[in-house]
Amino acid sequence: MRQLWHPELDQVSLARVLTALGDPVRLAIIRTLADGEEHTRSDFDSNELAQSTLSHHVKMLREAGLTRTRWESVRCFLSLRPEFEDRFPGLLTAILDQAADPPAGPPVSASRPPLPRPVR
Amino acid sequence: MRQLWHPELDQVSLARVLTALGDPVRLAIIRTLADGEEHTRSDFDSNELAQSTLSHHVKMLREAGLTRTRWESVRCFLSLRPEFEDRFPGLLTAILDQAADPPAGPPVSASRPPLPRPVR
DNA sequence: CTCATATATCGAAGTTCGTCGAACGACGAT
DNA sequence: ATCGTCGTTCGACGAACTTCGATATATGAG
Repeated sequence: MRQLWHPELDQVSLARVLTALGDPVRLAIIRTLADGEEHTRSDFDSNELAQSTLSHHVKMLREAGLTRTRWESVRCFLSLRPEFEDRFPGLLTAILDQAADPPAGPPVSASRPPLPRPVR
Repeated sequence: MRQLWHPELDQVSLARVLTALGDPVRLAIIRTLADGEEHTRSDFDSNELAQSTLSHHVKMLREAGLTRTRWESVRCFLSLRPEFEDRFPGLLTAILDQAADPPAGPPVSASRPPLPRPVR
């Protein structure tokens, strides 16, 4: 370990970034990092997800150029990559300004794909 | 046909939208629609993709609340949903302002996931 | 009624994603 | 040298995505 791969920001595509952000877990991670501080990886541990799953998500973010992973002896720290803003100006801000979840849907839920089909 | 399902924008999550936009084909469609006009679906036909594949992508966009499909007799017209801007203010603009592709990478390409592995 | 056209939907194949537990690797402490 | 901790990587699995060709559906034209 100690040194993980980070992509050149030049080489990441917009689609890659959007895909990386298109997951609630990863979006939550980015929201936390949005304070600009470094956070220890264990800040993101939860009882919901296995360690390895978290690792997977962190990797997705790193490989999309969004985050930096820094090692300090045994544990690691995550932070946003400052250069990201140069490559995609305003993008992250615009995304983080959005409400992540539907604004409290009706109790049971209403709309959906029309289920298999209405009338055939 | 004639009437296709469109989600309530209230019920669309940010992650869903970002996932929908996290594909080059769909990003290209949205870029075209960004002029605010209606475009016939066949405007998006290409030799690259099968007709049914295009249908699939259009469906993803529609179900993420981004686009509206309107039928007029035999053919259909696509456009951005104006309400989208109310649900996710500024989001689409910020995304479409970005350069989609890496700014002309070096001939052969350079960075990548460290290929299988450097040294094992 | 039948045909042609434009598009959606289905079913299959291959790929990627999200998740887990198990195994591995790096490093500090003992 | 051994152990414990923290985090990554591997292997597996089902779910979801991308793609296709084939089939179904709606509608205008003949």
